[in-house]
Amino acid sequence: MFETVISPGGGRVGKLMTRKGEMQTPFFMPDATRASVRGLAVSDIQETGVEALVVNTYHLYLQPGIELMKRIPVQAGSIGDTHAFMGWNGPLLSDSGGYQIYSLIHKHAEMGRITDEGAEFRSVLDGSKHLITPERAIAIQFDLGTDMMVCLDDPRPNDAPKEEIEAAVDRTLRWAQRCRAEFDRQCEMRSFDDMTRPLLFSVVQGGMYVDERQRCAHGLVSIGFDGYGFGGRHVDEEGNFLVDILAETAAAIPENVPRFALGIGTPSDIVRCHALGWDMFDCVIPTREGRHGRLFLWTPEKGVSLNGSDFYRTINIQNEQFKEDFSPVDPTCDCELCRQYTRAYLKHLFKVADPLAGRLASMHNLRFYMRLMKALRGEED
RNA sequence: GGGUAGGUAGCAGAGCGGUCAAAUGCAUCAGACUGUAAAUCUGACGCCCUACGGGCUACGGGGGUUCGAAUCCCUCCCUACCCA
Repeated sequence: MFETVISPGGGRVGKLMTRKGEMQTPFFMPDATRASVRGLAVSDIQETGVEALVVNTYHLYLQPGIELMKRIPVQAGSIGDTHAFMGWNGPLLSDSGGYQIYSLIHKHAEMGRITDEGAEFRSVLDGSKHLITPERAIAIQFDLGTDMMVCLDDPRPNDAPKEEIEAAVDRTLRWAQRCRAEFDRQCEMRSFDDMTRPLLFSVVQGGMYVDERQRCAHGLVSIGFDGYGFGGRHVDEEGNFLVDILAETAAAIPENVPRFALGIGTPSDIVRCHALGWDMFDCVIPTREGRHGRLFLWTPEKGVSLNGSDFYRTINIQNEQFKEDFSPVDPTCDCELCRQYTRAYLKHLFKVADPLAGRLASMHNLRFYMRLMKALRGEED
C-alpha cells in the first residue's frame, strides 16, 4: 500500500494507495475543514493541482451534523458520503478532532474537558455539550466516508509540564488502542476488505521530549496502523523549528509506512520535514494567509528551486507599495491570478473586500505549494 | 428678512470648565497567522524630540471670563432645516 525510495535530495519519494486512487508522496493537502476549502469551488481546487483534501470530524459532526451526512444521496456511482456532499471525488482524509482538544479546550478551559472516556466539547456554535470518544470519532469518520482516518489523540501545548505530556502520551496510546478496535469493528460490519477499506493513521504525541515521542511512537507501532502522524506543534513557544523532535519521531516510525506531519506548515518547514522523512502534509497557511493578503513567491533569480533558505518569499499584497504595481504577482507562476491579473488589481480587490481577492490569493498559494511538492518529488515543473 | 439646530482630527461622530492630543466607528499604514471558533486578530495613526518620558500647535475666525476653556460670554464667518 506504500512504497518509497530515497530521493537524491535526501527525503523520500513514493506512492500511497488509497481506495480513491494513488497518491505520489510527498504530498500536501489543503484543509477543507468544514467540507470546503474556504472560498474555493472544487474546480478551483483542481486547477491548482491539489489531489487530496483534509476535512474535520469535529466540525462536520457539529455542522451540518452526522445525521445529515449519513443521508447524503448516492451520486454518479459514488456512495453517499462527504465526497458526494462536497462534489470532490479525490481522496479525503478526515482529522479526528484531536486538534480541537488543543485549540479549543486547552486554550479555553470553559470550552470543555478531557477525561479518559473522551473529550467533552462545548459546541462553538451554540454552547451545547458533546462527548467525542475515540470510538465515536472513528464511527463518525466511517459515516463521513473518508479514505484516510485519524485516531483521536490528546495534544498538549509544548510548554506543558512533563508529567502532563506523559499523561497525554498515555492517553493517546489508550485512545489509539480503542480507535484501532472500533476501526476493525466498523470494517467488519461494513464488509470492507483491504482494497475497499480506508486507511487508519495514529498520531505521535510527546511534546518537546524525544523520549516521550519515542515511547509514543513505539507504543503506536506495536498496536499497528497504516501510517503515523506527528501531533502537537512542531515549533516551540518562540516559533523555533524542533529539528531533533521531528527527526527522532520520524526515525521511530517504520520506513514502510507513510509519515504524516499534521498541520505543517510553511514552505520551509515542509522542505525540512521532508528531508527528515515525512511524507504527508496539511496546513491552513496557504489558504488562510492567502485570504489575509499574504502571497508566496518564488525567488525571481532561482525560479522553482529548493536551494537555500531563501528559495521563496512572501508579500502582503495590501501594502501601499503595490498600489500602482501593474506586474503579475509572480511572473513564474501559471495560476489564474498570475496569468490574468496584476498586483495593483489584487490589492484593489482586497481593499474593496471582494471575495474574489481571497479566492485568487488562495489559489495562487495552493499552486505555489503544489509546485513545491512537485519539486520535492523530483518531478518536472 | 425671521426662526431653530449646528460648526471637533481624512470622514462620520462623542465630549460640554480641569483626569482631553480629545471616546467610538470607518478609512489609512504596518504586523501576525502552522491537524481553521480566523474574509480574523494585534499595533500605529496632530507635529517634533535625547521618545513606557518630554516639548509644541490644536476642537470655524477674533476677543473675553477663569488659576485653568473643545467645554462659559461677546462678536464675526459658514452650514442645514423651517417660516416669510
